[in-house]
Amino acid sequence: MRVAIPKKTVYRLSVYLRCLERLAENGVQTASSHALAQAAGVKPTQLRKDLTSFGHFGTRGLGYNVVTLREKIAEVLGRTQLQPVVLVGVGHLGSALLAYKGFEKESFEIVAGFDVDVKRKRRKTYSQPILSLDKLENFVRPRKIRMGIITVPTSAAQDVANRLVAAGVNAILNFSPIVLRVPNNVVISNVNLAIELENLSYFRSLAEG
Amino acid sequence: MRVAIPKKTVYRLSVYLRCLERLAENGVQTASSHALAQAAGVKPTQLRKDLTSFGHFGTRGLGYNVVTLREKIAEVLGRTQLQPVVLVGVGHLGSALLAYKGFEKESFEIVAGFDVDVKRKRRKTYSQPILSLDKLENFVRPRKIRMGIITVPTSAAQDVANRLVAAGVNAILNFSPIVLRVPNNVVISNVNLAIELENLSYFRSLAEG
DNA sequence: CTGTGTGAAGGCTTTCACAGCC
DNA sequence: GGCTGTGAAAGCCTTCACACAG
Repeated sequence: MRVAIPKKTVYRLSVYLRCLERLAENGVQTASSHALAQAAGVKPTQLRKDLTSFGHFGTRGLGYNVVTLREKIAEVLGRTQLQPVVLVGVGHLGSALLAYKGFEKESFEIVAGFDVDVKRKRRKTYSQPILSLDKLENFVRPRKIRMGIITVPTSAAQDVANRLVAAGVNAILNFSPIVLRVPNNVVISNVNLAIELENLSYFRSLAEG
Repeated sequence: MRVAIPKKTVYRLSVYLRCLERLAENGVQTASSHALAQAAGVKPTQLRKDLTSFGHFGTRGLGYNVVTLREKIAEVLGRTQLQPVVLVGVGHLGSALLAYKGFEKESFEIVAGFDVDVKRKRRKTYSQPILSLDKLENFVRPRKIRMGIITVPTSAAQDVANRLVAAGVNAILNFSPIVLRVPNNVVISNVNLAIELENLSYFRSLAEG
């Protein structure tokens, strides 16, 4: 097992990775913690501290080698190989995620969409198959898929989570506005757009006075 | 100006609010910190601490009145009136958000979508108008709209943010994978799905060993 | 002289332990 | 007895100040 990296650091590593990728594309070879931190929207000391949680990669007086650092972070984050993901709930949001082209570049691939109603009217054909929810376990288990995205209505979310876990999934990105109950070894990340808006609204009016 | 409430507490208040709404719908009148915390996925002491940051609403030996607490939290979060929001970038994700019916129940309303290409092929008609990006400022300013959602490609995101700010928006929900630079009085919240997946994947494999 | 690496300090958040009220 | 409210403690994260390397 790897060295423990603080939760928030892991998140920022993902941000740094994207900044480094942009820099590399632009042919930049070296970046100081100051430059990189600016691009990532954090303080230089924080970036340095974050990086030292898994090694020493900078050259004093110079900075960091963009390509080397990018590779190292990618390795730490386990982004070395493409990860298959299934999506359950092919409504408005689910459709949008299925059609989103950006994930592959990011080393994730949504390999199939599941829905209770396969024939439901949808705007287009997808590159992925849309299958009946009944087929979830038979699809997921033999392929050893470990990640799932839930974009079903609230009332169905817990049932879908149970099925995903039963099929062997141990990481779930949940868009439904409910707290899912899952075993301890399953990781959940909740994305709740209404709450994000509500938070924004609160801090907005605070700033406005 | 209101009493300062810790950042993370504000987020959880939104979660509690949704739990209370569900309880109220089910006719539950009173809930203990233990019951409510369970529903919200936090510890009872944390919930109590969170609530005391803006008052005392519980009855010792009994718990909290569901309806009263719900109203109080809604008031603190400023959810008393419907807030108009504009969305820029009517692609896959933007379309899904425009069509999402859940926001109104949550006191937000996306009142219009903007895009550089108004005539772009889209699957359906929306209840909101889709307007040219040129018309953004003339739409936003007179209506005193303060919140915006950015769902444009990365290359256009900073420009769109600048336009929103110029038009008077001071809170932005950003889905593009880039750090936006805005004045201090503007609040930004970033939602980056690729990073969420990457994080999930990291903690998933940690747990798996 | 520039810019990284890092112990120590500071600040924020969570958890504990228990006092206080119904 | 049951459950809230809360100071104190613990834990976590960020920032500072500066040693140290190129």
